[in-house]
Amino acid sequence: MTTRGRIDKRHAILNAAFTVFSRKGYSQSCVNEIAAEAGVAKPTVYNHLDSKENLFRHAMTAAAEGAMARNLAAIEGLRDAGGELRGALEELGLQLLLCYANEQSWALRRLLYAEVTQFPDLLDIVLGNGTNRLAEALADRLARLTLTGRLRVTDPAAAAEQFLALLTGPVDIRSRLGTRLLTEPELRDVAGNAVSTFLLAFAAEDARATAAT
Amino acid sequence: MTTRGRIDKRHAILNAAFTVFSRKGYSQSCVNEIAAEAGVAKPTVYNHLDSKENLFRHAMTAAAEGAMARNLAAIEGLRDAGGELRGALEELGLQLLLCYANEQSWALRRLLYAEVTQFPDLLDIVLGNGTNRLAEALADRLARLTLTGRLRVTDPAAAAEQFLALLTGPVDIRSRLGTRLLTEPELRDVAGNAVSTFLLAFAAEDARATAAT
DNA sequence: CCGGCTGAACGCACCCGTACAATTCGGCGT
DNA sequence: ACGCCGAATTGTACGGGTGCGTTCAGCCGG
Repeated sequence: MTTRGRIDKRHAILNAAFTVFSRKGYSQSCVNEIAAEAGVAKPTVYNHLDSKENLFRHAMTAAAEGAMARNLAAIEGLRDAGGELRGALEELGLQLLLCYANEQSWALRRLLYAEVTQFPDLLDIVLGNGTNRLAEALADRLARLTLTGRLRVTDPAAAAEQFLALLTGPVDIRSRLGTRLLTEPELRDVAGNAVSTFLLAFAAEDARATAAT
Repeated sequence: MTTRGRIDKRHAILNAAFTVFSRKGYSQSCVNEIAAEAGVAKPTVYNHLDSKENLFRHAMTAAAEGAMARNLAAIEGLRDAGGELRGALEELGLQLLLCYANEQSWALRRLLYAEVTQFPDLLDIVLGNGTNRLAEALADRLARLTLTGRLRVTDPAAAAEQFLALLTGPVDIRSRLGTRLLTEPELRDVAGNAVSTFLLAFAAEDARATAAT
């Protein structure tokens, strides 16, 4: 597959499909519009991807893999936690929120929520096969920080779950489910609040005096 | 359940509309099926509600108002916080999650996420006009608990935001966006975890020894 | 007798997936 | 560097299906 004989129109088609799907939803989007957005004729779309359903699935997987890669990279950035723990966590939170509050990520989650009943397999693709890959990766890092005495968490998985919840929950509301894009200072504020309460709960010794403004 | 006045048919139509919409999504649902589900002829539907769009809006508002009322009642139950603060917060968390993880609430949020770009006004209706009414009501109660010396929160709004995030975030993941219904013990576990870290961060004095399992 | 309800059908529009002939583009031998 | 071949692409049109919103005659209860 992937006929290399010609320019990779498949990529253009998948990108166009995702943008159109994110504008109008799955069933409201028509293949004609996707073809137009990709600058391609409709039969070409069916030449590369068999059906609208497959088109949707592949467009979602492509977008999901990109978003997951960026998120994992942000978490991996915590590996070399420099001197200051709070600063490192705040930076991690900001990076995660920059991925999370992205226009494309909002569209991805909206489409996932909308079609999760019709396409249940999308869950494994978007969240990362099995349970949530982000939480697992973050749990690994929190466990390391606990072993080195920087944190005091008894259940790394639960702590990771809650760290992510403290980040995404407030953003969901403040951003009005993605209809209002947040500025970087707003994201930094949310990340700071999240790290503050996370450290109040899980810091090893404590610098509890330095709460948020 | 047969005709007992016109007002009953309107309720039946709205209920049927919400169940069908939650099964198939907005654009995949056809008015015929809604009419059949309500035990009503299609012209009757258009006699009560002008268009499919209006039908969707009214069905969503009805479901949203019901869910919001139950949530606010749960928060109001915190007004007379008995002797034990942790027990009261855990009970509140469980009640909120019983509302949140309900099948109907999942359907409501899925439809909201799916159609928020096409029907932006649904946001004010579902979240409660203006900003989040739940967070505001909970912030009021947290402020009271701070004044009476049971908690130590500097920003009640942010604390309420985070308490709700600690509840709903883990449930979103564990429930796989509502495709897997959680049992009450599971919800109790999530609520216990949320209250534990919340108290670790915001308890006035502290009973920090009693963390989760 | 009257107003709401019913069942069925209709016009209109939309869209998926495919067929077909004409056309363009990339690769290759020389 | 050049020109040809075959494959990929294009535009258009069609068949099948579906659904919205409406119309209309008949029905039932008060």
